[in-house]
Amino acid sequence: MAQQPEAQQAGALPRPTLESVAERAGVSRATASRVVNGGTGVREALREKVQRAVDELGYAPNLAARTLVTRRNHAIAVVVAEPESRLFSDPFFAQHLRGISRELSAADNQMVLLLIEAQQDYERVGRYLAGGHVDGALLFSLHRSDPLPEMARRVGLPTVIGGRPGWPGAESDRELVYVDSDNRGGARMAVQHLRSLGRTRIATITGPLDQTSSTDRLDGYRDLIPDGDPALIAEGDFTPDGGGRAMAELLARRPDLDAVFAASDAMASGALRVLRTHGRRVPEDVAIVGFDDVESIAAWTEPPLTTVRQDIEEMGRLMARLLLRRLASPAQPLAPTSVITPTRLVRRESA
Amino acid sequence: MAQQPEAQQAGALPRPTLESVAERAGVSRATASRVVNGGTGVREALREKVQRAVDELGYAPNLAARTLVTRRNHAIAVVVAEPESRLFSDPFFAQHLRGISRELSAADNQMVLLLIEAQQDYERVGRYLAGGHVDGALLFSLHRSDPLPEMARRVGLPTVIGGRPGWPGAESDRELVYVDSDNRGGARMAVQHLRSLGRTRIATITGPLDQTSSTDRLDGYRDLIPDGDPALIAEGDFTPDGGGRAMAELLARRPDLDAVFAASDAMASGALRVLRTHGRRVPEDVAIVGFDDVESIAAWTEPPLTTVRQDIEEMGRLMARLLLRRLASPAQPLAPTSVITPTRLVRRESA
DNA sequence: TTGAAAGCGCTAACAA
DNA sequence: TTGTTAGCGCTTTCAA
Repeated sequence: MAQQPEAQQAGALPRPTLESVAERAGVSRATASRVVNGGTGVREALREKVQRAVDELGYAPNLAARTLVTRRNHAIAVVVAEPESRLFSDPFFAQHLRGISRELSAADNQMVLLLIEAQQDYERVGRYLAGGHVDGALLFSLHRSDPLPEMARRVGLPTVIGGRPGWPGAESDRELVYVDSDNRGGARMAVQHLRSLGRTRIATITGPLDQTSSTDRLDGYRDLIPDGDPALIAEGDFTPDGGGRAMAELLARRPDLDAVFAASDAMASGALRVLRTHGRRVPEDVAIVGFDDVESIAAWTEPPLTTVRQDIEEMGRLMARLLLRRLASPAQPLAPTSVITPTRLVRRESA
Repeated sequence: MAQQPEAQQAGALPRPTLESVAERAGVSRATASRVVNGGTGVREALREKVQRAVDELGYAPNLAARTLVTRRNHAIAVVVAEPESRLFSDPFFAQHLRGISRELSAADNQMVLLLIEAQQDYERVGRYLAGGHVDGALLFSLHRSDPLPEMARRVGLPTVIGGRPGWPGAESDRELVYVDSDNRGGARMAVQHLRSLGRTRIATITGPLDQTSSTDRLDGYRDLIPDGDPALIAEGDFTPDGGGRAMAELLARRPDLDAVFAASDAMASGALRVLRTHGRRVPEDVAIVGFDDVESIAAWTEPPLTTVRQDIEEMGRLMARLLLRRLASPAQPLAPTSVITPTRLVRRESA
């Protein structure tokens, strides 16, 4: 037999099947399958024959066929409902993905990315999650009453959520697994730090108040300033622009403020600019602390930001790990429970 | 050993199949299939019956089964070999993904994201591409002699590359489809603009010179300054830090420089900071032009950056569109050819 | 230890 | 217009 090495022609060369491997190795399909899948209980001689056939043919299993029988896709969905504003001004998103990617690919799982931009995308994503393409889902940036967790539950898809999904009551009965950082504790640290600097008129710029990461940080602020003047609180939207607008409001309402806790670095950068145009020196006149410690923002503002660090990549990794664990032991009574990761203060020059 | 189907939680019913839909509607599987797939040539009465059964059962096709017969995955791989430095300091990546996502989901295709971080990841990705999970691949940020295009070719996977893949010779025989922006023309615009401002000692900070986006931009610079002093050229790495370092070098070598063309906004932001610490006013003493027009950087530097805009999202969309077109007409003699998207100057305050 | 055979859920010829 | 039927490529009983 003339056994030519693969002549690689572009176009329709049919992929080798397990059948062809078996034939070449002179064994049955079942035996070939055993070898390909870790091969316990196959005589060494046959093992080698099959392995050689695999190599020579350049065989790779057809995973649709495999999925059809194993009911395992080795793929998980990552659904991002992040409003575009943040998605594109913050490396937040990329860092999460990296953490997830690392953890998943270590377990040979793939990541299917689903971006939600408009209302109609929910339907598309819902269909996809119901379609059985993926073994689980990682959900990000849920808004109040987001339908996604319920969709996933309905089709029995194991799910882990990024950030505490906090709409009140309604969903509290069912157990949602999530990973979040210690937003409240982090905010307390920030305010405590400003206090230790002797500041007494400490304002805060919050994120959008329909997200728990925003409200939790605000709660942390209030923990230390329980009877604060409401005029010292302004709502932003996690973007530099929004932070700048909020800062301008605060200055108008309380020109005597001497410190600001901004609930994200991006907002802090916008606030910084407004402070500058208003002639306030940072940190001499107004000290400012951010949140996130996104290097490419915090280290590059003028002056560099003191901020609350959260390990975003680690959060991504944790989410993936939780999900994989859940997949490994489906009907586990001790289901994986939610995780809160710590935050810490990173001092630079703004406070 | 009866193995329980995984990814199916306790209480969740087994997913309905086409068979069960057909039974409930009182038709054959084939008819049910026709209805589910757009259903031409089915009597209205039956159509409705089947549709009702689908709705009542909450039927969603099993796509592994469908893929097995149609040989179409409705999924494409997006491979990003971006060095982490850039991935996390630049919204570049997120914008590309958005463009791709939009185009793909409009055609009901999904996006499988593969991040390459280390050498060993190439093997994993290669296996994946060979595994037949996806119908095509979109490749980003290739480095010189990157093995990815060849891997994809070997398994006959239609591929579109982001950015001109420019290793010399070697690969020039085979036709690689790519989408790139007019880097050279954009650079020329930048330099031309600086000139029109009366600047005569124009320096440039390049990206890493093993990427064509960097060398093309440098070529554009040289087009207008053919006999320039080599001391006016410094290599950066697309990060703010690298830009700052390059700027410091330039100032040391040519303290008399009066303008800088930085090959990315991120580098320009670093350069700006170094100029400031050296007491140079921008644009009075030194005018500076960036590249990319990444809003969250360019609009937020001090002063805001004049820069060369490339429409990154549009590039993502184009890549996806080219790939889909290729999938639609496989052996097309008039294969889709590469595309160069235009750039344009956006004036702000730095030049 | 190995092989034969029965599906997994679906589409697409081909018949009726 | 509809149904029958033959696979797609694989894993996994069950028997040998």
